[in-house]
Amino acid sequence: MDMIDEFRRRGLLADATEHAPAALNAGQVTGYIGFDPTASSLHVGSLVPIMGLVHLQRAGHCPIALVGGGTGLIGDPSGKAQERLLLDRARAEENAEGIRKQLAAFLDFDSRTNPARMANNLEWLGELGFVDFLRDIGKHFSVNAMLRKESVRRRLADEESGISFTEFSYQLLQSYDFWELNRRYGCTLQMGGSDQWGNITAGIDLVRRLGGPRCHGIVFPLLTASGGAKFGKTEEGTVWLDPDRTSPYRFYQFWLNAEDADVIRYLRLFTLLGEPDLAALEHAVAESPHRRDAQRRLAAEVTRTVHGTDGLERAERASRVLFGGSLEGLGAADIEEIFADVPSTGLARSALDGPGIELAVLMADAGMAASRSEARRLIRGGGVYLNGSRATDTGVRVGAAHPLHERFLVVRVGKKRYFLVELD
RNA sequence: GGUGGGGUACCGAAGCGGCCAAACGGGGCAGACUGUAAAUCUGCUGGCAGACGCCUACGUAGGUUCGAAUCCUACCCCCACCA
Repeated sequence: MDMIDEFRRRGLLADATEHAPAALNAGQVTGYIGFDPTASSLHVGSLVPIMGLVHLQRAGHCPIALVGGGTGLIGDPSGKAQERLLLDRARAEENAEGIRKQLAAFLDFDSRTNPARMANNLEWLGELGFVDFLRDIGKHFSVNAMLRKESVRRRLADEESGISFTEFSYQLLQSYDFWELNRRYGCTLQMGGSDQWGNITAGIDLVRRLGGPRCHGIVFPLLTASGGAKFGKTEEGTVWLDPDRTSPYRFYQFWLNAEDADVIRYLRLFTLLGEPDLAALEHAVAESPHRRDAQRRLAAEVTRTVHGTDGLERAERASRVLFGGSLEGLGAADIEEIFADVPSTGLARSALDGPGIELAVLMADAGMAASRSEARRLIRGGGVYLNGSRATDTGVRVGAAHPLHERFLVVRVGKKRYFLVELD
């Protein structure tokens, strides 16, 4: 199978070095992508490079996921307008460990022929002596060339933020990673987002200067939603792969809400569905868009990969109940399970005594609205539902008669945002 | 260093003594329509009360005035031109 063609067909290819296609067709190649451990979890924006490694492995090559435990200590200036905050060493290692686990859901580490591999550049960067580094690596870099890099130029032009020596050196370290991976594992390919092009080619040059083999680079396009919005952000913030940060239910909902204009493109990028399936789904979007078949498939595929069959089933079940039928007839156990992934708060039972508590106050206290005023605005606008029925005026109070099964209050804001209040 | 222009809510941008919690546009949220889509239309978009009202907010700190985003002084920052 021609991997470059596969990339191109799926919209994963922004650019590649001249000899990359030939090298990939000539035999097994080991390639890597670096993941930046600024946070302890990857988010959906990282899925493009992850899928890059998945396709690499499926084509019979060996993928390496490099977790930047060392470079995370430094910070890449690419695409950043300001000097980054530095991570301390313990945090960087902790984050690297979290990312390692998430990647394991996508890649096969036990293959006999072409297993995936994890690497952490802290292994070599941590040991690196400054003088040795300058002598062996630094001498191969021309400051003139480094200064010409777009990412560096932009920061130099901005008198305000400038660029520190530390960040300026980032491209040396990333290049050095490539060299180390080549030495240790015979890695001859680096992939990454298109903003990484400069760093990747610098690495290729370094390996060549140090007497290594010809290496190659492939970069992915930057991903946007069709509205021009940032991909992977919702009102709730970043969509993470970590179920403790973004529940499987919300993760599933994120994909289900993909626009018609984006959904086929996303299916191509984020799932392994083949052309016949894609064509059928594209047809479904055109013919009967209200069924959302493509969105459902997208959500199911990605959620299953990241959160497993269990996570997917819970998310689908919760979605059916929350957007399908009514809350009536649900047992206490059902409610508990369905809302397990939905934001929830506790409330003292005594708050409902006597006249009860004003709904707006409850909402603000539970974090459903930023303030009481905002909660009242939402109610006035008709956007708040208590146990499935619309709150009609701002004076609504919640009393002892409201709780379902004497334990639960279900508050909904807008069409999609649910909150569960459990009485203690 | 000099001269001129400017710093207004999430962003852009009006206002230039009271009618300013601040026009307008964007963004965001909610409603209607739909398909948990897009487009469109409507409403809302500082806080506490929600009846009046009170508090905080137009770079920072003072001042003038019954009253300041608006006038004065100092300071900080940005931009343009000159050196």
